[in-house]
Amino acid sequence: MNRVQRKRDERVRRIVAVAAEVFGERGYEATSLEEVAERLDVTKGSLYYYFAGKDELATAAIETLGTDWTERLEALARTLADVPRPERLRALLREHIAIAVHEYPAALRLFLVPDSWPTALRDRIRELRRRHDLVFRREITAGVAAGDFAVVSVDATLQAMHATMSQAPLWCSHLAAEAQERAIDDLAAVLCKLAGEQKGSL
Amino acid sequence: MNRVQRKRDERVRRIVAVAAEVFGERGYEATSLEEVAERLDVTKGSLYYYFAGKDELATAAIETLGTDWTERLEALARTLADVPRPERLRALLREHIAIAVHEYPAALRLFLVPDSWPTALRDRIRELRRRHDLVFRREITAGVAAGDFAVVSVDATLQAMHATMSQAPLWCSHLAAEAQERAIDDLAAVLCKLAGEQKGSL
DNA sequence: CCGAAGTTCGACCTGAGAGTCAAGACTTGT
DNA sequence: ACAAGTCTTGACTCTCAGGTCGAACTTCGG
Repeated sequence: MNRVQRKRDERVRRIVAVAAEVFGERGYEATSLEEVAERLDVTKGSLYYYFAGKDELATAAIETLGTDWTERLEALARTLADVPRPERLRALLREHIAIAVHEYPAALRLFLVPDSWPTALRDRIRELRRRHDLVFRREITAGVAAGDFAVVSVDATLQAMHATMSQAPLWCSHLAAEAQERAIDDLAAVLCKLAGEQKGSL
Repeated sequence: MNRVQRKRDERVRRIVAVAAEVFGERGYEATSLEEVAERLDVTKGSLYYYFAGKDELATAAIETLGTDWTERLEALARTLADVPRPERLRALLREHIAIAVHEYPAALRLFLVPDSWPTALRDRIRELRRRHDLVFRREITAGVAAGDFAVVSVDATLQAMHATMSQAPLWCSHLAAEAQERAIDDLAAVLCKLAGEQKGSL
């Protein structure tokens, strides 16, 4: 029975992964369960054995992708724990953008749910994002406290970083593999300036 | 007969404006012509008198909103022509974000079309965006040439600015009017650092 | 005031896709 | 091997929204 449970979990995981992919490519409305089923080599009917309906599947996709990504980011921050301050942020940004581009290219469209969606889901997404941003927020506030960074507004800085990173896959998708890596480096370097000390303008 | 033409143009303009609004709120797929018609106080049928179908209406909405916005931006750049260099970019960014937030809150969703859309439309959108970005590109390259700015990569800088500005309405929509204005100022100040001279990191 | 052109209406058709379900196929423990 | 539980299927219904169309209504030039 544990064996059974395992298999079921595995199955659910696969379904959710594929669903996240399709929802991200097509958007919620344009995604048909038929297509999700097709990519899984099953029929639409059996999806209903695991999920009550389209909404629940989409919710699960958002939830899973959101927490997985955040956990990876937190692990990454731990890995980079002993890199010195100015480089640390840069490395964190770079790796994060790379992950976004290579592994979660569908995230932007998946999380950009219409205003008409249930409030509960929208709140959940905001919560996921807050936790996600926390890694960078900590990094910046610590840097500011130590005098290594200087920002006009932590929130606005975070917002700019987040917006840029979430749109990176869109920008990079048309580039060849090499150019893509350079673009990722460039973006990280550029975003790093957001935290750096300002010089010149007001 | 000119009178007739005028009236027709006016009508088309209204339809497109409302359509852009709805498409931006709901996304392409979730938008029903019924709803567009309802907001215009007409019935679905009469929309077909002006547009061949949903696609054509969406295309017109994208086209109109894209060119209108770009023209406003270009006019704005002309207005700010004699502001000195470091402030000029900042003012341009600020005004542009303000316009985005207050007048084109639907732009992000409207322009973020799925991969499955016709290539012609996707190409057109990319072209609109290029022209749109040109204002900022000129500003930055001129500043770099004059030694006022220093950037790692013009493209990446532009991308970061564009991404942040296009997501600004989403971020600001939950804020009260005053907080919104402050957020816009903060974002402009933050983005301005992207062009400024770097200090410290590699 | 009339006829023609321009415009709107609303009933209708159609296809796509969400969701249901009874029957059968496969797995697993004994 | 067999029975109980687990999963998959494919045919079915139903709703919703895109699109069509002829009739009716409005506007305009003469």
